Amino acid sequence: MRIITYNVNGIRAAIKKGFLEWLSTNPADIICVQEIKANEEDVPKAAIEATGYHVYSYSAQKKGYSGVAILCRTKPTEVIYGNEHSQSNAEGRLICALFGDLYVVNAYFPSGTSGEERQTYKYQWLSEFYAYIQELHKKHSKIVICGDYNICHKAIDIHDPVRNQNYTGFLPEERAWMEQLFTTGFVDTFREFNKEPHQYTWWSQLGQARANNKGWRIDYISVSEPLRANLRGAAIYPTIVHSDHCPMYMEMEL
DNA sequence: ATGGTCGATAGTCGA
Repeated sequence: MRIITYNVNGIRAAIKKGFLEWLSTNPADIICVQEIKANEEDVPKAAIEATGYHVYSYSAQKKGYSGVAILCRTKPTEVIYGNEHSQSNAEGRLICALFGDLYVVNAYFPSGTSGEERQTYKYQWLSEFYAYIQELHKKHSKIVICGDYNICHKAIDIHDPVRNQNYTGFLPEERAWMEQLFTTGFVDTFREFNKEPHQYTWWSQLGQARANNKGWRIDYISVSEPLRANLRGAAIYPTIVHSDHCPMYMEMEL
């Protein structure tokens, strides 16, 4: 089974750049998409379904903002919209789907680039999400967490760790959260297969960041420890350009 | 230290 995570930076904008043609090549069984930037009624579901994927989306209350979707070749057993234990589902950042005993989480973590208030929201969200995952772990052993985490884990995951050490997305507290995740039952699938530097999933749209590969690895597919032995591969697709992010995939045998 | 770019929207805001 192949799973992809992809922040499309506006699903309608991505479609104008060839997203549907790419979907038609059947890139994965399950594709977790973030930042659809579309209301429920503005998601081009029929066009996506025509490529062979079922579509389940969860939009923000604010029009054109945030939003996540799961695209899959076979129908899930169940779809879970948002976090039922949370008061903060307004931004459409979480959608999950069960495929038999496999629990797929699709999360769009908040960004902290718009100031202190959003950074505080990000920390609260991180705390709540971690509690959610721990709770989930009690009931499910096979969990996949796809998403735009908006955090680089280590210095190897960012083009300039020194200049960005006090910048949101690479703050010590955020990196500690990632370290906590990866030391309490979850595996960074990409690093199971690739230990090389300069491997990124997002580049600023300012300047020539992408052309110069001045990027950040902020998109991840994590799996619960019992799935580690099932992993067969994971990689980034840096040449796919429907968005300022690129997709990454994970392959496992079930 | 500053400005540079997008997407979605109709304000600029958020990334």
